[in-house]
Amino acid sequence: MPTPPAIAPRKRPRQARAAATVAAVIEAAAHILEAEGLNGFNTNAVAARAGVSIGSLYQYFPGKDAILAALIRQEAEAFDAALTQAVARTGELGTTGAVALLARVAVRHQASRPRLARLLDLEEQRLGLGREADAAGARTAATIARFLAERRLGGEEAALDILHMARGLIDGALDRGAVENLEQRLAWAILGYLALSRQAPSA
Amino acid sequence: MPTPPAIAPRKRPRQARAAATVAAVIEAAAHILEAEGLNGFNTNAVAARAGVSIGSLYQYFPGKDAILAALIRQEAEAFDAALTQAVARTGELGTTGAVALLARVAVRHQASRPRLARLLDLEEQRLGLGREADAAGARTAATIARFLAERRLGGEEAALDILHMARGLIDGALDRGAVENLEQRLAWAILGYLALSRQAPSA
DNA sequence: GCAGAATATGAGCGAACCTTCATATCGGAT
DNA sequence: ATCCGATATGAAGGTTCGCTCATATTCTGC
Repeated sequence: MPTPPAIAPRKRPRQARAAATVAAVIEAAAHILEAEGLNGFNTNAVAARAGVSIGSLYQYFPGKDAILAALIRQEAEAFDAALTQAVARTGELGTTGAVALLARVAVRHQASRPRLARLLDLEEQRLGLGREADAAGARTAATIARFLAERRLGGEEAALDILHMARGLIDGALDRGAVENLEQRLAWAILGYLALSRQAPSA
Repeated sequence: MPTPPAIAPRKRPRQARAAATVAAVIEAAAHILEAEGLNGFNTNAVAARAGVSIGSLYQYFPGKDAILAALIRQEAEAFDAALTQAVARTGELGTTGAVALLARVAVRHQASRPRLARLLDLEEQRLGLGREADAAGARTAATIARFLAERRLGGEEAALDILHMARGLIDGALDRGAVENLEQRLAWAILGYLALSRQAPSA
């Protein structure tokens, strides 16, 4: 029979189109935020750059903030993925080398789109999906915490402190163009913090 | 003669009023940014909260952004003043104690209005008064650099790195409510960075 | 082919909001 | 008391922008 039950390997142009639109909108949002900041970020501009009508945009996103939320999620997931992969590659390295590797990954990620990363940090807080709601962000912290725990370098609090410290250091350095040695400076900060916090396990 | 040359100790109600209005507007802007974020920050709301008409606001500020710029300037100056005073009090302290004192000052400042401090950081960048134009911000970096230089702990780059690192660490910690030990954690980060950067003076 | 469902379009509504300006009020010198 | 410049006021103009909805187009099963 030329027509089998017709269930499994169907083409799905509709859903594929939908996914492409969603991706285009998110990419457009990222581009605009990076190039123009929050000011130029309006739904009409995003739709235009994404090559879809404003109506279509609203078919896939309930509102402007949802676009931001999706972008934040995507960036957080990409960063976590990169970090997880890097942690896996630290197996045979000493602590210094391992931290240096992670520092490199963090710098690379933030440096690829510095303005965007900053804006998203701030907006994440504004959108209120700050606590708990942001699964990918929590996973990033967990990834670092796992790395620290394996080598008995610190706990969850150290992981979060390092994460925020790194963001501040990298963003600031990129702003002023002080990229030389940046990975090493970040490694100093991280290793220094860890060394002293272990020396004095506090109360 | 009951009427001396009448030059020196004149009351100046007009200028006093003007100064009071400017101060009220800036304070209103700070309050609104802290409480409502950038969304609630509009000229009408600022004028209303300051207790002046929108027209008067525009008599003293050429536009919305000028209010932000003034606020940024004021906050930067307050922080620099607090820091300078603290540095002066570190004279007889060891490095550890001195850094701890400065860490305390930084935490206190940022913690008093955490949301505001963050927003201003971002807006400062957006307004483009980022490089050079912000004298007070540069002075803060210089204050830290001077402290580091006196004790041969580091140079200008270290000062800026520490400044940004501290901002990130403090903001992140305040966001998640991890204030316990915060001053000490910040001190670890700073001392750790300095120790390692001195060990390896790099290229 | 065709019918109907899914999807795309974009003109335009409504609200928010920055800024201006014609008018009113006030402060101080005479 | 009176006048004049300095200052204060807030209604309204004009613009930007988020979002809706009536209409058009495309896709899929029959």
